[in-house]
Amino acid sequence: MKIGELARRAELNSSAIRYYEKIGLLPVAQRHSNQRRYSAESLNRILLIRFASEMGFTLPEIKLFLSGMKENAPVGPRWKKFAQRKLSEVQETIDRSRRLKSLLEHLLHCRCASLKICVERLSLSASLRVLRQK
Amino acid sequence: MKIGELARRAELNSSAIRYYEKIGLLPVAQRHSNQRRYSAESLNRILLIRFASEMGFTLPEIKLFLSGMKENAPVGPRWKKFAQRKLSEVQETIDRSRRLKSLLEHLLHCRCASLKICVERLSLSASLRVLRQK
DNA sequence: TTAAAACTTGAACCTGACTTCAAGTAAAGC
DNA sequence: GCTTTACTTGAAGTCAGGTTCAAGTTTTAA
Repeated sequence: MKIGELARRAELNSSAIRYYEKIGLLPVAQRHSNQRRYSAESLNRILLIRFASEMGFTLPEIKLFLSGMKENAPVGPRWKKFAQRKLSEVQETIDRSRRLKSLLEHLLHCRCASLKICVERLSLSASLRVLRQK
Repeated sequence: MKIGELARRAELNSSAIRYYEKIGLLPVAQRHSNQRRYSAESLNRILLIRFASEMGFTLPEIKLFLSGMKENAPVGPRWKKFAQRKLSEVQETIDRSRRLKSLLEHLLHCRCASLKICVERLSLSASLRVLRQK
């Protein structure tokens, strides 16, 4: 298939596919009359990229991830380390989001006379303490 | 205090403070010989901004938030709506992160012969289904 | 008093992940 | 054969949230 169809099927822009090729995230595609042709394999790869990227991986990270996947060997230590690091990042995101959630819920449901008073009562120092629990 | 001290105390760069003033997130500071002077009040405001921004609010959002805080009235409906929207965004982040976490944990602990086989077994369609549960 | 440190400004630059543009080539439909 | 649509390229533009630079002014310390 040509780039347009691939783009439609992967639900992203052709320009993004060309960009991925340029930065080496996708292999340089075969050409027919200088137009890129793709296989179902390519679609899978792009879907995986899209998935990872929507999950918050950066493109260099995904490149690393994919490079760890080429081998027919068991999951390597390099990849494991990467996944571990990402895992703790994700955990941090979850924790911070939870703290923000309760803060917002409090601000929404408290009975302070004004938002300003409420925020002052919560006190910045407390908020910042929350913030620092990274 | 001058901008440098404020910056040190708020733990951000002076240039950021000037930037905040420029985009109207901070009021234009009083000058002595053309140098900005700040009060403890300013420090509080900046700490609040920093807190909100590290919590994932955009600067325009924070501007809105702060504008909702000026009044000595109870929390307005505009602000409530904003907080509600932010709350559901935060919930979404938590959910997505949790799904990513279990996916990563699986990839780390499964007994597949290779990462490639494992990912194929999980199957992209399943991953994408997970992804779409927005 | 003089040198260094801190401040001022506007303009340009940075990162990440693309998109848009201009100008040209290829393919598809009638 | 002609027109529209899809593709090609490199270069430049976009967004947020600042940072860095250059060139000048003020403040502070020795």
